[in-house]
Amino acid sequence: MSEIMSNYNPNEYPPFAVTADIAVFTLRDGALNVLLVERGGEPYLGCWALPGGFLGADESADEAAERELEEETGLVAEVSTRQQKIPGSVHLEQLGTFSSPKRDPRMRVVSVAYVALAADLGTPIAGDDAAYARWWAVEDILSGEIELAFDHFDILTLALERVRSKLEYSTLATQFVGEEFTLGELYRVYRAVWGENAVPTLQNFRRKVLSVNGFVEQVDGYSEGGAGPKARLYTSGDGWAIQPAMLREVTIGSEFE
Amino acid sequence: MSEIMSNYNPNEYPPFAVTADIAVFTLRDGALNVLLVERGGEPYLGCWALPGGFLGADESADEAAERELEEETGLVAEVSTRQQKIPGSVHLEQLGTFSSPKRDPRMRVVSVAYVALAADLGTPIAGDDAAYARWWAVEDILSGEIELAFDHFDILTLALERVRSKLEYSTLATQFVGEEFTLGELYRVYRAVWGENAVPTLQNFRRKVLSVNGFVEQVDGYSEGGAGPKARLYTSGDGWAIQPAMLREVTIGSEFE
DNA sequence: GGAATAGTGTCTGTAAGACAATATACT
DNA sequence: AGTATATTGTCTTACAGACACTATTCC
Repeated sequence: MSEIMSNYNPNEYPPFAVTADIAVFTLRDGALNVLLVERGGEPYLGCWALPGGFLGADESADEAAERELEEETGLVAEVSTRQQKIPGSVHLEQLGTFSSPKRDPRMRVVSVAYVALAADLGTPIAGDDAAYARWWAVEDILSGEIELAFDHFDILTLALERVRSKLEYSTLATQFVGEEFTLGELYRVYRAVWGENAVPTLQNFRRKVLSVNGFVEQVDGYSEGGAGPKARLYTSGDGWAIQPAMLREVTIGSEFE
Repeated sequence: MSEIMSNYNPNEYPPFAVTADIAVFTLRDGALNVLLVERGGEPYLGCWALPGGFLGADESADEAAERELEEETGLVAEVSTRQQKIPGSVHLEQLGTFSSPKRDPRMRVVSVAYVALAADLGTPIAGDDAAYARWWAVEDILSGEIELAFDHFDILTLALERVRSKLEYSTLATQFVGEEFTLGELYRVYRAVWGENAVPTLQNFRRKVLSVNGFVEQVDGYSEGGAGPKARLYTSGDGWAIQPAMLREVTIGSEFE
């Protein structure tokens, strides 16, 4: 049938459930981490899953994602569809929709997947939710240390590649650091997401960041502690796009592309 | 609830229907066109809609999109998730999922939207389908010449911006022309999609295209007819990415961003 | 002192913007 | 002849890669 709802016969089509699931990324101890929830029921009992849940009766997938993110992390976010920053909002965007008929053994469940970027939040709040949630190093997940439920490994893989490419042409790296940060901290974001061998040298990185309009704005004051001289502090600027893009060294034989 | 399907209560959540809808773009007479279907039933009777339909019982959204595209246009495609070309396949990719509770007045319908790029196919086949389908110039739709059903105007708007940005950093422009083409034809693709004022000059465009590895491959033979000297013929190369990107002139006050 | 970090500067190759110029085919 | 197109080439500016160098803070 080529025409939407010209004649929808409920007997001809199966009932669907729809969830919004989120890959929340953050940096912990210089490594990229993602938030996972341990499953307390079948199927995939004991496996780890992306946080998420069903769409409410009067809720879009975007709204459900915003609600779930807030429940799990306390972060306030608005899903962004345009290439611009939303004031007061953590970055949250649609990643893609996963709808394989066999992805949930019980019934048709379509998952609308999201990607969120957050500054280090510390250990997750146990919260009103019985489920156990914790941060996992992305590297450990990719090396097969734990088993992910459903097709969440595929979702995570795609989410990771989305984040990596996003840092090339957008200023979203600032979402991983605090309100005020040094260029060294921002450099460590790129190193954690792209890997040590894919980033430009620190010197060339500094030149690039400072030359992009609206990437960072210098503020008064200097960093405290740590080895080396006190570093200047910056805040995130108004700009969204990095044009021309920050160049990522494409390592031959890396786990993606 | 933060845990998928820990206890799914069908009474607590509404039943959903899921559709795959496609924005199929092509070039006709030097202008960007999109395929639309006239609605023969309520709601939005007489309005125009993107071709699409419900997911079958054992069908993913990707598979449904592939099936619908083939039914409407005869084009064979495989949905691409990786940044690489799929041999023998027209380009078809997920755009995003639209799930506003009010988008269909009758029930919850979630639409997984897709973007497809095609060479000029001529007038659509009336086909086995009673619905009337035809190509519309994108420009005419944006200027409000016809009314689109549901939220399909929003989907089309997002799809257009996706196509525009895709031409910046990928070699997908070759999807709009035939097997063999001249650089002039490829240049007209960019002019149609980006607008006359957003493209580089033809000379600089040629230099860029020829310098990108795997964008085009020269073949023997020359073009026939038309004003000017015979032009060399090229085919699409193996490469996917344009690195650094083809630069689009960002016109201030354009309809997007 | 040694190690790590911050910040500045320089040389070089690549690529893009802005032209100029020439040749070819159709009307 | 006039117009549209194809193709090559040049000059200049912007920017990324690669390095060298100095300075500051903590151990």
